[in-house]
Amino acid sequence: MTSMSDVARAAGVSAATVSRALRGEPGVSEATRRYVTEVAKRMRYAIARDASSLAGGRRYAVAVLTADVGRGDLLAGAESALRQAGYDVLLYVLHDAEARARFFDDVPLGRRVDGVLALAVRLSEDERAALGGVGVPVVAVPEDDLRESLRLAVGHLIGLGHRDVALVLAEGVDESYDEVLVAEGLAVRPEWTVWSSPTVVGGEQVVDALLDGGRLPTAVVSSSGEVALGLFLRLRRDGREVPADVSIVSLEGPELARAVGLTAVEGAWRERGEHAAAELLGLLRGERVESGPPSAHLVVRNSTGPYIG
Amino acid sequence: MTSMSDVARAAGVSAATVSRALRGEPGVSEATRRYVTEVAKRMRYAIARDASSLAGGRRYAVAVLTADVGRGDLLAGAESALRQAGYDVLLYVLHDAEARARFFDDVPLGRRVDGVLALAVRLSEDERAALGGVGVPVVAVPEDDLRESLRLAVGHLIGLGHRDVALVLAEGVDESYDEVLVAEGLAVRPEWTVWSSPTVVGGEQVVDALLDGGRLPTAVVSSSGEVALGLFLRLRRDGREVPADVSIVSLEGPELARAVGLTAVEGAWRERGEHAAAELLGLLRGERVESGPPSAHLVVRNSTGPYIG
DNA sequence: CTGTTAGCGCTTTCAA
DNA sequence: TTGAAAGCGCTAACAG
Repeated sequence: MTSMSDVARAAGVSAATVSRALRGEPGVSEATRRYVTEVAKRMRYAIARDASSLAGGRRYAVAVLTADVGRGDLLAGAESALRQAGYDVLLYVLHDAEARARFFDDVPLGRRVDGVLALAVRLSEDERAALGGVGVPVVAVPEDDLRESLRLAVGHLIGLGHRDVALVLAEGVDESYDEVLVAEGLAVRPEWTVWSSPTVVGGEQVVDALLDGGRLPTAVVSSSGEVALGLFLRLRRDGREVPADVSIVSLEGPELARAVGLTAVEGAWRERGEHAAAELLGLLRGERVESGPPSAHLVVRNSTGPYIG
Repeated sequence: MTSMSDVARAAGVSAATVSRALRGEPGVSEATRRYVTEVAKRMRYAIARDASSLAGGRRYAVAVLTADVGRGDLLAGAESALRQAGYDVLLYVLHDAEARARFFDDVPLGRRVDGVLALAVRLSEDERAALGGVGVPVVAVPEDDLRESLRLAVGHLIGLGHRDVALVLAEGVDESYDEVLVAEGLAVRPEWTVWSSPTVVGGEQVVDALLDGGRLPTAVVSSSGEVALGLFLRLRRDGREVPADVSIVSLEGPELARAVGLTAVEGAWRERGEHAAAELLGLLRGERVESGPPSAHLVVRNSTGPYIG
């Protein structure tokens, strides 16, 4: 393995000069820099990061924590931005309670990374503290804001003239979001706020319940993509047209929505990943990123249409 | 930051002893090991990996290459296995041609990792060579074997009594797979081997074409999950029952298939990730892993049923 | 079983 | 603008 002093010898300079030249540090003549760079390349020299980190104190590595590799775009966006800035990405998948416990038991990040990016992980107080104790900057991508997504969806529907909007929440969503409907100027009907298991079957059952309940809403917003699909299938099976009879908006499951052609709120996940990375990189250089994170947006497809009196 | 010699001083031993004790190296009395470990823990000592790698020559890190973070289970499986073995995971996402070119231009792995895992990346000859040039073991997870999946699907259908099986291949699949049908004892009809864009709409159009073509097959195998969904939707819309009139098997898109309840071939991706990691770890310790990689399996749901004469 | 002594390959003063 | 020298915090021989 050729080392920096090998390159130095070959170029007829000192190791210090090679170091400075290769890193773009000032204090090297352009001629020397060019020459050294060329020699290094010719010798296929690859720097030993360990030695570099040890001597320099900077590790040029960031730990990326994620509970859910399924959220691929987020991860890819962050990776891309970090890589471009010259940082290595250490991946930690915290997919279940056990992995999580193991990780936070002795946070193994000390002296290993310059910063931490927490993607799609809801951190407890203790965990947050543990990360803080590592002594490097931490940036977390906030959870998706259901309220914000709902606002987008409802705004769209109102624009299409809908007034009778049902809201299907996945089981586990513990709050009610009626206030959003109210804020947007809709009347709230208790029987049109329903909870469902986050599955296609769940969605189908919701339609059954809605049909039993008398008047059908003219639009339904679902917090789960699978439920939205269930709604869609069951409605069609029942002879209803989507969107002519009922419009559907999904707040999750972009792939499913895209595949089936459902209007959906999508999270700009790749961009959020990039933004979070930029924020962390800013912290590492002592700067601050001014822009806010990118927000979710509505993708209009074929499952929403104007209200037909 | 407390260093190893700090721990050594606090424990009243030499740094070498601390090093040995903490790594579980032989040559330390159990009493000493226990004591040192405890002191280290109390001082919240975290080893400086850089220094350790530099001195020891081993990096305890593996580069994981992937073209597609979407294949999350594969990645999660590999990460979990590597992490458990004490290795760090350096993630490289090669999602587009540009990222790929940048990566392979000067493979940045030299002296950074002990091994490379290529997941869901089809490597060209040049790329393979470039990786080989890094001088560390490389393990690649082979592409999914469409032929093998098809065999599973067709076997299942034949077991159910089907003889008239159509095959829908995604555009881009350049080979024909009629031989598999033949090998399983089915007659091949040219009009029942069709290509389709890998979308729901594509699947719907396939059904239209099939309906135009006269007799409908009693079962359809689709190489794409979205196409399978399109088939399903269009058939039902047309008044056909699935599986009573037509059975459907999907060879891809596990989430979609699970959501809709389609019988599908699934890839055991998490297990493949774990297996690949185990293989690499074996190489790193000079051992060989004897077992073959886990293979795809059939998940029977509600879209396949017996042939009804 | 334990300690001492050299480095590992860089970066960073400090001089020249 | 360049070089010499002194570590960074560990591990690995080699002694004891």
